[in-house]
Amino acid sequence: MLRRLPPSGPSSVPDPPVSLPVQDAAMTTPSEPFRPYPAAEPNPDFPRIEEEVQETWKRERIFAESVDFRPADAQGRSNEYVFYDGPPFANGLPHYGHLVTGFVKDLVPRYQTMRGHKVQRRFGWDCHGLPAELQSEKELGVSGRHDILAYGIDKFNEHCKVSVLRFTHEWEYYVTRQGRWVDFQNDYKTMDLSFMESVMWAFKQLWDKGLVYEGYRVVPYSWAVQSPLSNFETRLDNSYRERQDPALTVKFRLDPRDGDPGPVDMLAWTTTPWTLPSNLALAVGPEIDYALVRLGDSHLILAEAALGKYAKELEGHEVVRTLKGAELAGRTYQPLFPFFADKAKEGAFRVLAADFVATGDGVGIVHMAPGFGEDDLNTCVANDIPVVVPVDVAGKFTSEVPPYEGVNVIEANPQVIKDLKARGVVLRHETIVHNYPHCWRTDTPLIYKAVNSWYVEVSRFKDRMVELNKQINWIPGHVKDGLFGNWLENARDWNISRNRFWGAPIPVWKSDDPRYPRLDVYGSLEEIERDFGVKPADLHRPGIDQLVRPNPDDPTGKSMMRRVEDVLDCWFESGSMPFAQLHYPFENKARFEQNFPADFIVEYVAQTRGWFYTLMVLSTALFDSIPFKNVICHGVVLDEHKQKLSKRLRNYPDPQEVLNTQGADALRWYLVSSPLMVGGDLAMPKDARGIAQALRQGVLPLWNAYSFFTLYANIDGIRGRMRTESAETASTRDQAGVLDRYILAKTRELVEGLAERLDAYDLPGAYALVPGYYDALNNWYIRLCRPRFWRGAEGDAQDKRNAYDTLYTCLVTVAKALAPLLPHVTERIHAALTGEKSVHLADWPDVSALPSDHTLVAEMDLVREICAAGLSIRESKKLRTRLPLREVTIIHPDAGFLDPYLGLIKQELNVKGSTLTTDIAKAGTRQLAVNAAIVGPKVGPAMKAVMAASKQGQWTDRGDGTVEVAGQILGPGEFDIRIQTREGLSAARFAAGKGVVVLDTQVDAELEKEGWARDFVRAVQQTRKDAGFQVTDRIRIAATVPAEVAEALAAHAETVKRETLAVELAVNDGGLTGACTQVDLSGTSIQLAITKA
RNA sequence: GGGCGCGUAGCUCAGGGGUUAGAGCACUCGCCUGAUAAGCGAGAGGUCGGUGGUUCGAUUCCACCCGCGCCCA
Repeated sequence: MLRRLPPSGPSSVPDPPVSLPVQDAAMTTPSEPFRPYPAAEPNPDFPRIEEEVQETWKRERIFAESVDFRPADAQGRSNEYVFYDGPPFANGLPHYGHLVTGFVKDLVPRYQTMRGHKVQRRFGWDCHGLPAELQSEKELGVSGRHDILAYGIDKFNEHCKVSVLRFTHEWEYYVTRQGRWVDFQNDYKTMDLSFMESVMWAFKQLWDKGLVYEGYRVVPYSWAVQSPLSNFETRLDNSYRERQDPALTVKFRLDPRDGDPGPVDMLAWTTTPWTLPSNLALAVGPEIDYALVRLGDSHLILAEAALGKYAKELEGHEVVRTLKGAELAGRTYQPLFPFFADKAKEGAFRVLAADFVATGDGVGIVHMAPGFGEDDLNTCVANDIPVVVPVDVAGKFTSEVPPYEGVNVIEANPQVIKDLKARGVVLRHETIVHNYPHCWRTDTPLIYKAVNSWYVEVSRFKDRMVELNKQINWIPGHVKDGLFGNWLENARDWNISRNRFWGAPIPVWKSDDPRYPRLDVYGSLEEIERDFGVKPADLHRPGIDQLVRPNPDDPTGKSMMRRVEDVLDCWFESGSMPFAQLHYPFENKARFEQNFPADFIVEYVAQTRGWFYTLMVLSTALFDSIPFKNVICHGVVLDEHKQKLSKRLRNYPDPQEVLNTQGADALRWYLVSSPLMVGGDLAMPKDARGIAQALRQGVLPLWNAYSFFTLYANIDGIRGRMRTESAETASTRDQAGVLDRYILAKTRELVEGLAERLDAYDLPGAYALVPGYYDALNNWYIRLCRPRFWRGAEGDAQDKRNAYDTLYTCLVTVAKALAPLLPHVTERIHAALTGEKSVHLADWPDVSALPSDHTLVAEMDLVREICAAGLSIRESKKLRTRLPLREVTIIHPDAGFLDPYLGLIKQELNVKGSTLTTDIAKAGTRQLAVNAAIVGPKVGPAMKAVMAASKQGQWTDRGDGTVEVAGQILGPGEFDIRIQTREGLSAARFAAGKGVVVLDTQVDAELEKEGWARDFVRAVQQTRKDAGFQVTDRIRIAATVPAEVAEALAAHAETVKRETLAVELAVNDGGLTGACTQVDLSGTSIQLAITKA
């Protein structure tokens, strides 16, 4: 009698009362009518099952319950596991990348829920930004800033608002169909008033901390659409085209200095002569060699390397001396044009040393117009030289340069050149052909132009970000110091303003009269109401721009406070998501503080520069905290040729079709167990064969085990029960008990392994544990225990009960442990077995109820290896398994531990007898296998001799557990003894050569007969199956067979009848009726007919 | 040009200073089966990208090179 313990631990499923021993075959008590299990289809349609499961989830509101029933607090501490959903931009259909992220966004929270945590999952929508605007421009047929202003910002933004949500239904379909649980009802949108107010609060916080400033930035600019373009736009395929431009080499007269041989000119080369009126500096490379040359009466300076290029212009020159650029730095020169001559007082017209200067093009001296070049601007700002931008929004010169006022800059080139030539400062005027970026909408050349922008001064706290980053667990680990760490180290100030329309407004109001400067920054609706008398119901343009008030600092009362026109970079909003989704700090103050930072987020690896980064910037600046503790950055899904997935090329399987043919669980298995999860790319074949394989490998075996259980349980009228006897006492009294304990212990190891992998966020590692378990369950436990399940009423009822309960316990436990990995199929199986509402409401399996016995698991796994070795001998000797053999001999240094398993091995190898021995001489000779990893470091250079001697068998056993080889004594653990099997022996090694299996391959007449009998049984079974008989049907057999087979059947008639549920076996007495077939019986042809009895 | 990742069987990928480098798929051959042929096993298939170096020993560590991807400039 087994000791039964009450369910232990908080997560045990309550068991029905156990009544032992079970007496009747039906195993139900009269008071408790048998409830059959739902029939498990043998050829399940998984997509259909998934849809049914999803229907149940929806109907029963399981997701909401799975969140709600977990307490928010446990023992005074937060019990929440905080997950942030990175908002996707819904202005397009989801693709595999989104599905991958979605699976992980589902898997980890499901697991943490089972671990007892409350895991809120709110869906977020990213609504603002340039993609939304471009989409609307296309749909509305307007192009660029000019058109939009003419069309009306109000109407334009209204269109954006609708357009960005166009695909939300498709998103919801895919997200739901993939089995991802996320709350769409209680979602957040970055365009919600509450979200935008929190963003405004964040801006004000940064402003108050002095981390926001206004400054210039040079951007590609299209005068045709009167707007800067993003890098994204300039990189479109067709934006670069060939163009002819003038190239001018001009002379700048240095201010005289002692030691000059006379007036000296520095040369500079430019392809944009129109920028020369805005020249404020020259740049030289500090390490570059420059030549001071005399040419007639004048002196010129240019890079030594450029002398050859100007051979014609410099004909007859003489090099006076060479000097490093560093020696030129600091010298001043005469402005080329008079327009900004007064800037000399502010430090302009100096020679600056700059590392970006090269000598490849031009003369090694760069003319700098900080308003029109990025390097120019950065260098000038670093040297405190002011910026001038005498070009208006339409690309025309302003009144600051009167001779060119109103002229388009490119059209002004000839005029500028003419004026300079007239003054004799042009050394060379040439024409070059180069690739130049063009506006993709109007095909006009772009210019680079400084525009006013708002910045977050990231450079001031980037060291703190680097410091904080150390606390984050990055998956894969190299991202922490690699991609992300480097990005942080090189962080530059963040331009957060966009000169656009559809976005959160920059909450800054400025005086429109520079004589009465004033600047107000707002951090809440209330503050706006205080100053403007209205509380906005919408913060979008143009409404927000209409809030104008007199400048309180202007005694004349004429100047007005007007909002700066820009909107915020939409990345500022995604970075604000942790607090803005909660409308913090206006609401949910405590809730936010409890839920920050997040425990977990996941996105693809490029978000190191996107969302991961903006979260980090804002959480560091606002809260001096990391924004998330654990992060998975997954790789990119590509096609099998590593090309990007492209709608146009159709180089990927249709996701909807995959979901509808293979199913979401198979797709989840395929994607999440892939190298994507360690940051690698996934090359996905178009034919989706990998997904079919995932189904076969990951889903079907579980279903088959479940299907087996329900088939026989329903026949037997048995309901499975959880085996709850304590881990220590689970029965090992016989072979069946050993198998039970083995598979239960194996199950425990699986659950523990899964938890360990999932806790480490090693998702592929978790999936990788599963197939080995399936193999042990299906192809070892169930296969060997099959007779226990179909044993009739005359058999051992307790043994039968144990088999059912063991399998039931495994299936229920595994369904739970795999629930995060395969949410649908586990739900169906769990529901069918337990009748409980949802596996996702269950706790993670409590393995303390299962035996912990690694020794048994290891031994049994070795037994499986022995049997595989034995069967491989049969195969090589062409001895079919059904043919019994006399004897198996197993040789192993610790052979004794195999004794309890001999019955199992004999049965599996179909042999009559067995011998266990440690005597290696029976099968061959002993071979020394040195454990090089241990001995190598110990003996060092002597290793070579040790290895050579051991290979040649030159070693001696000292008889005390040590060996001597090449003069070295090796102790336990430093070597293994392996068996070199003798030639001609029917043997196979196992345990890495430590053991050997030998089969007696002599076949006598008796064995032959028994083999035929078994072949015959097999033939009958196949015929039964082909004829569609039930496994319980009784039959009559008639057969016509050769004489020797008839003898065999006569000798084993009772066995044959019992095995085939035959009430009659008629051999060679004529009159074959019913399903008559010709069957091949191991090379002999027979006639067989069976009928239902 | 710089950074990060990668290069292992026909394909997709593990692995890792140690004798004989693994898995799945595909291929060939075979096997069990009163759940599962979408099962199980065996075989064949590899100068572990190249060249040098460190080491008793390198596919693994180091350097350089070649090739691929991503990012930055």
